[in-house]
Amino acid sequence: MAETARHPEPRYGNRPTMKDVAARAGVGLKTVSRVVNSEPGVTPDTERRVQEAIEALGFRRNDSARVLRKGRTASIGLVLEDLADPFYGPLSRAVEEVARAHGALLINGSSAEDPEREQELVLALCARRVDGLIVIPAADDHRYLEPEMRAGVATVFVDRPAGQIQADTVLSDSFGGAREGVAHLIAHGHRRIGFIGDQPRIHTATERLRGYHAAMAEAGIAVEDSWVSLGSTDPDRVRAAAEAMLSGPEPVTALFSGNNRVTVTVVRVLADRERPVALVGFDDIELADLLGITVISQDAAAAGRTAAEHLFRRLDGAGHPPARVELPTRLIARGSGEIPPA
Amino acid sequence: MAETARHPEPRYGNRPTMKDVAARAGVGLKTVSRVVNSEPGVTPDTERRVQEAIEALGFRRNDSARVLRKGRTASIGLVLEDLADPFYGPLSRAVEEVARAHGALLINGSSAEDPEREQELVLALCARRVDGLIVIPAADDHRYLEPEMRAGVATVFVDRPAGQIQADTVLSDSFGGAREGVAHLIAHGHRRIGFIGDQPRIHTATERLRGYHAAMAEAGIAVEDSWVSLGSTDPDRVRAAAEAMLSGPEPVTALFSGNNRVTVTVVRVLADRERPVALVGFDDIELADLLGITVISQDAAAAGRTAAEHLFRRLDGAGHPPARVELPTRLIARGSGEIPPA
DNA sequence: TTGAAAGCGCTAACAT
DNA sequence: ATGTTAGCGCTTTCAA
Repeated sequence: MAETARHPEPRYGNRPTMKDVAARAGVGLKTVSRVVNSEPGVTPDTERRVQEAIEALGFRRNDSARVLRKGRTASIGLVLEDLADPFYGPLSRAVEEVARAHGALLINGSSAEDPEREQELVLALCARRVDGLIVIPAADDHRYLEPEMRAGVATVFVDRPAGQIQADTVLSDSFGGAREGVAHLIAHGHRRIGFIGDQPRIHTATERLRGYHAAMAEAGIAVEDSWVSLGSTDPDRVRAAAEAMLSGPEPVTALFSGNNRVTVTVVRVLADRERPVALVGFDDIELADLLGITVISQDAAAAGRTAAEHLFRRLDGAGHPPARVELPTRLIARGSGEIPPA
Repeated sequence: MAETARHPEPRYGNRPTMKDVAARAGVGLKTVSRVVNSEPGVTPDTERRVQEAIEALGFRRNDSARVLRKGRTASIGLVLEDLADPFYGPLSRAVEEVARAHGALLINGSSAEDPEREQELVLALCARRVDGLIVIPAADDHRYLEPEMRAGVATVFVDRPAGQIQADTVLSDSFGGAREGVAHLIAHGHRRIGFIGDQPRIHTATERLRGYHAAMAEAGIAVEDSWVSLGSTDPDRVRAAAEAMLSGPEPVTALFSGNNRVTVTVVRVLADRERPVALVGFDDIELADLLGITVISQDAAAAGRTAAEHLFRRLDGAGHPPARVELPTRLIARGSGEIPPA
């Protein structure tokens, strides 16, 4: 039992290795490797014998060992905020499709919008030697990624830019989209327009706020402090913000909501009220058509696809300088944004 | 250049190894290993020197090599149908949280409801030696998994049962939920009730249909063939099915929809019609509260959490026999299910 | 066409 | 407290 003493816990539940297959088929180790990898130079008869041994033993190649020799894992990592968010599901799915087309697997992780957790996750993925990384950043300093990128981990940032480093980036036109949405409300006669957005440390939140200010400025409207609220997307926070703007002697007559989670809460608040209030939301939402919600739509799947394509282009080849892609948004008028001021 | 000739393509972009760190710090390899893994038996001074070398070199432990020795990858695989489906996002997220609590990463893959693709994905995950597997099956024969499970890959099936093998399974009470939903419609006076569900090869689809038939039988209602339609969840197909049931001399007065995707299309069809038709849908939907859609709700996050907990329990320990868990559903009345017959 | 030997980067076992 | 050696399962190289 010397063997057993050295390996008290059998690895992988004692899986057969190529060596075992070789012994059983009565061939050399390398011949098994050739068969498993469909390399040429094996007679049909030998191949058959090896195949039989593989099936009899239930052999499956250990990719960990393979990776160790080959250097590429054929896997990429995707770090986003929350897979349960309806915006990220389609994005992740699009990344997966591109990865699949390139023969790669996708390792997913959620940062929960926590910079530390993002870093922890990213570094764990690097330790697994993912070939590339797609990151929807929660952090605003990504210098921790520099050694990894130098070591060859292709990295693309999506939805928000990288902090303190140069890297490929795929963004939506948050500024332009918000400006268009707010201008739409202004065009329908509103002047007292509220903005409820995500936390100010999130790039898209401030960009959208900037778009709001731009549209207001272009219309010559002075924005009052009480019309703007940035913070967590927690329903209670959003509800309180909306109700504050809708109360008092001079309530807002329209709201612009900064993302899908804010929008759903705002819609619920407005549903409870009698006085009609106009609303345009950033991000489309399922069934928004039936509820008549006017939105600035961004294509999450396109963002994911674009990012993944950039990633594989970089993996496959040349070292062009970091590119920055900005995807357009689209205003979809469905009624809520066309309500006139009370 | 002999070295270069042997390694024409530098692995991992030439990352430093423990050996490099050891050389730079002037210590032995094992000492570096000790520091990296926070093992005891290193003087503070030595540790500092090693840490410095690690940072100077940008060293990151190669987990592929580690896995090869240790036998566990600290990763699990999740194979589902489509990450972009709002039902699976929360499920995946819940699995990830449990995995994270156990220090494991999650590798995600979508089968696109294709049995071959499911198998391909599952076996690729096994080749990477994931410690465990959570599968929402598209296939109905999982004997291909037997060698893997024997070799120690813990496997849990969710949402639908495994085919032809014994395995841990976490299901929702599709039969009971559908029966309750249909009984609810009957209690509100309906007798001509249509059922539109997913493809009949999907277990949940037939279970829900069975629930429909049970409720109808219990009420002594003879079901007409034209009231039942199973098939793809493609909007065109669902729309056609719904419109057929709502037309003719004796249209149905109520519909039961078999899952979230069917429901959204049915809701759109009903929105275009004048005559009110009652509706109960299986699965909850975002904003269903505002649209007043009565649903049979199942907790996707709970399903994911339960499955992952089973998985890790099995990984951590004893070999109890395969368990089958059935999670309850909950009827949420919001209006659409309480509309009386026309 | 086939196989033996070396070694990928790490950890376990065993010195010192 | 620290280092040396063997070997995880595979691919690469080179020889037969």
